[in-house]
Amino acid sequence: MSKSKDLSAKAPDKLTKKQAEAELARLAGEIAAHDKRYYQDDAPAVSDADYDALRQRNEAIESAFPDLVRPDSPSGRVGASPSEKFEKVRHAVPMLSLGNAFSDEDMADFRARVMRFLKLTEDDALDLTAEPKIDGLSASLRYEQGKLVLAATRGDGSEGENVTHNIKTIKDIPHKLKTKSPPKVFEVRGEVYMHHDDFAALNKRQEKDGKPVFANPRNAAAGSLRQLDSTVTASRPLRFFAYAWGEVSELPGSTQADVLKALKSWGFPVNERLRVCKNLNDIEVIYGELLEARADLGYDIDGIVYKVNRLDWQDRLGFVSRAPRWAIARKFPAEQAQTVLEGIDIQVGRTGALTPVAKLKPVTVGGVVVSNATLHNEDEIKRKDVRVGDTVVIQRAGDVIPQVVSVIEKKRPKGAKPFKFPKKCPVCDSHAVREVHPETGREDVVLRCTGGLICPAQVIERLKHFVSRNALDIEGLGAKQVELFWDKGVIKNPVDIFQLAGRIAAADLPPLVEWDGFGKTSARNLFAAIDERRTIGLARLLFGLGIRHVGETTARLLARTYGSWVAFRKAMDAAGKKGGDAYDELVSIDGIGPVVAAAIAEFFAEDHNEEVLAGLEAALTTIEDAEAPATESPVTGKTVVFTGALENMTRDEAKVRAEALGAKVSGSVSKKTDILVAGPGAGSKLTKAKDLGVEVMTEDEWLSLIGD
DNA sequence: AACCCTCGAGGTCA
DNA sequence: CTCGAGGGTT
Repeated sequence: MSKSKDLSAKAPDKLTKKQAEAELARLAGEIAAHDKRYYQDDAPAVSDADYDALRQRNEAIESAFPDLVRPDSPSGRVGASPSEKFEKVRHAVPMLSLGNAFSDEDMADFRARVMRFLKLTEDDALDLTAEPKIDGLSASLRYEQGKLVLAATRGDGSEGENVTHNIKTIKDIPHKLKTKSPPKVFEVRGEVYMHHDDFAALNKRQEKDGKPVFANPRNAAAGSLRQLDSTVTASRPLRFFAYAWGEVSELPGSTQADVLKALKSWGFPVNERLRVCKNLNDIEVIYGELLEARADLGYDIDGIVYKVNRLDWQDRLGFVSRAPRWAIARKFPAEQAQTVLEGIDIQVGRTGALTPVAKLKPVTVGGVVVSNATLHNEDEIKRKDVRVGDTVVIQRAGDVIPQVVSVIEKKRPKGAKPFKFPKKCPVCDSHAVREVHPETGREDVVLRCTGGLICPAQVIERLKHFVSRNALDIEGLGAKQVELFWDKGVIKNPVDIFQLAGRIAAADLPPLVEWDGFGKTSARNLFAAIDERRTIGLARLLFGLGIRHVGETTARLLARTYGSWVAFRKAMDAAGKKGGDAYDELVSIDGIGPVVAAAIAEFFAEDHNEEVLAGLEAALTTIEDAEAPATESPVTGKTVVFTGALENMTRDEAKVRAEALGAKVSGSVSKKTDILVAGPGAGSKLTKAKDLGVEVMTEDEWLSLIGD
């Protein structure tokens, strides 16, 4: 080692040929080892910068001694397997999440809700299937003509990652459906998980090999499935349970239970504890049974999933935002633990919100070590009377997020004083206030730093938000880099990001390579990523600005309403010139109320925001117009009112269907109404519609219009 | 009152 | 990625 150390200090062109040869051999070995640690063992041993330095040195020596380039030279592998990532796959049918129930009462509510929606009575048999909710990761497997052609992770529900190669290594999953007449298309959905015994054995092996052990089976399964090298996945003992489906050309049955039975016959493992519940009593009994059996199952479950068994009813029930109305997950009570609260930190968020975080003596709960937990706000601390030094009960809500449940007062040390929530921002020392709601006059629960632009914490958080994934999504510019650039005083607002490359080129700033954590490649990639975002979608930009109360959805709503950046700016400006602000215009948008409208109007009335916007307009090449709504139908954009009795569907169903087609459903007839769908017994609304000359149609006419 | 949305937190792996 | 609190909208 000492010999190579000498060499590594020597400039490439000062090396003798023999030394260069030795040095190249050493670098090849070392870089390959780092590659393996990083890509296969998920345990990088060096920083990216050090790694880059190794590669750079290798390249420098190679260029000085071109005839010595090794056949296994690391430079030949640049960008090959290491930088490859999983390809994104859009799910034909989104993979949704489930609503949660925590008690028998919640389950009764769920069942009642379903009955109300379907207009059922106790005489109608409402069967629910019940099965354990496996704690793993969901995947969607697409079979065409009975052959497995694509497998994807859930991702965000609409877009996942292509993990076909890895999925194919799982023995539970058939590559071909065991049936003579396979459907044209069938997407099987289920859970990839790891059995307790396999998990223990895997960790033993990891330990023996000197590799890090996994915290729990779920993480082990997730890590295994996301391996870039599928031979590694193959060596991991993954298993699978099928429980649902996505896009299908035909269904082998008319109930949930039937289809699962068919899946079993096709060669998939289906959980053996699947039951059908006829009534509330069955629902509660199976819960008790499963809770008792939980420890002996051999795999982790975090609850029970109940689904309406009849598929025609599932169709009628449809969805609320991202969850089906026909299914619910009954969660098991969370595991709890006790520990000592050693301190309370105050964090400052992008909107200035001061959030207290409990610093805990590390303790294991539900398989992971917890050392922090959010305390949400001042009131929460008061309500629970949490004091520094207290012994507290903590649990992982939904088995994920650590939270402080309660304080054990008996164990309180003498002299522990109630926590005094700071009245000033811990970062910039500005006053912290509770905002007052303009109409109700109620005070907000969160204290906010009033520092705004002078508060470094807020500015940095806003920058992080600007570059984050759902906003500008600048790759290579994450939280760490934002902080670095801020520390160096180089990036103070979004515009600075786009001027970075230009200023370095103009020698106004030192080249990135001279900075900590940047190598040649990472610098080049960063500039490329920034340039890529000089063309940006309107909704992303609006979201990225970080206007209070304007999240992804509202940003998209604004983008869709105005269509283009120019139109949007004009609306904000024109309204401003009249002496008022854009408020009136904004509140008239459906979905934007007084608070949100005020926040947006204020943002655009602010001079320093105007400055940044002008800078962005100059720096960006194109702000893309909002895309047209996804669905195009005869009723897109029309305002529809339903009145009287509907025969083929409930009012809620009708509303859901119409909205899915891009129509707006309203409760009362006005001159804005385009269509009134009138059933038997329609009264004043029908009269009013006729008066106003609104088009009136029957339920049947409506159904044929929307092509049902 | 139901539902939707923002906002912030923590953990793990790449 | 997931969750929960709490505010906003209808």
